[in-house]
Amino acid sequence: MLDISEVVRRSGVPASTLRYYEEKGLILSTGRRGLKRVFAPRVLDQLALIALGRSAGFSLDEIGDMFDAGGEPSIDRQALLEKADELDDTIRKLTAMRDGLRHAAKCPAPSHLECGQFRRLMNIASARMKAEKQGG
Amino acid sequence: MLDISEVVRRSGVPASTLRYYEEKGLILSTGRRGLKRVFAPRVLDQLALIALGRSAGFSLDEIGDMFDAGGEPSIDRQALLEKADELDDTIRKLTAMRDGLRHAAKCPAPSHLECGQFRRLMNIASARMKAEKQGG
DNA sequence: GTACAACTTCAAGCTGGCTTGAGGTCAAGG
DNA sequence: CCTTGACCTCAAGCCAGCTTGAAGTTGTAC
Repeated sequence: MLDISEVVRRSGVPASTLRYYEEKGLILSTGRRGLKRVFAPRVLDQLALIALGRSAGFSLDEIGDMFDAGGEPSIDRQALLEKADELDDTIRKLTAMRDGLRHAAKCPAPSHLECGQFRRLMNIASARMKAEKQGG
Repeated sequence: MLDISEVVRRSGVPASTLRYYEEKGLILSTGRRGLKRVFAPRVLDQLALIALGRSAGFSLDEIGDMFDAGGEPSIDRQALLEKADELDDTIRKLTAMRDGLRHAAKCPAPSHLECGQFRRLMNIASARMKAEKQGG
């Protein structure tokens, strides 16, 4: 059994964040010693899973759904695939952006506005923004 | 010369956002007709560039630095390359994450916690979180 | 000349993911 | 027994990037 400072030390997650996660129902403390929270070692896995989810772009609410009532992970495989597809989209977008940036950096046009490739990127980006307004 | 509703129509950017951008110094209205803002057509290019910057992950402040005092783009090529490198990092991270998610979705282990690859991902993610606390 | 829609300003609110601060409690060590 | 400091709670604050609302002004059409 771990007290909060031990969890902080071993997970790197600040105490304030641990309390916040508990309040949100993402982690559970197994009880109290007096006022003080006591955690099962399992919480370290839960925190690692939360970190994983966060870096994959899941919101805390989505991550909350990845645990069952007992705090054990029960991850909807379909959701993983959907998130993977989302990531594919993002990756494509970022890759195009990166290539565009590299081009712009070495493009000889006097102003970027006169560079065809740069303008194409601009148009893509602003079209995407418009689309997001519409579609959600 | 365009009034604000025309800019909204042609850019897809809401009027509230246009006023916000102007307040932040990202765009300039060329004057007023009475109280009402009047924009030069140039603002449409500026907005497209802002959209581009936003989707490349630049903050509004960073984008502000991409315009000179006259509102013409003057983009630091070095900044573009640095952003491209940042994007490379992000892309690498997201790609690893996507592959991990796909694996997890079809992994036969009874719980994801028992899957070696899944645990590796978890560890990478939580190590990265710890590192971010330290290094910024 | 008057109605009205489209604009304006300014301050405050919202989302997500926390952090911070004031003030209170309590277990362990001396 | 008393101090100390690690913990607690709760409310408020912070960040970015806007949005919303109330209340005021104005160009334009009739």
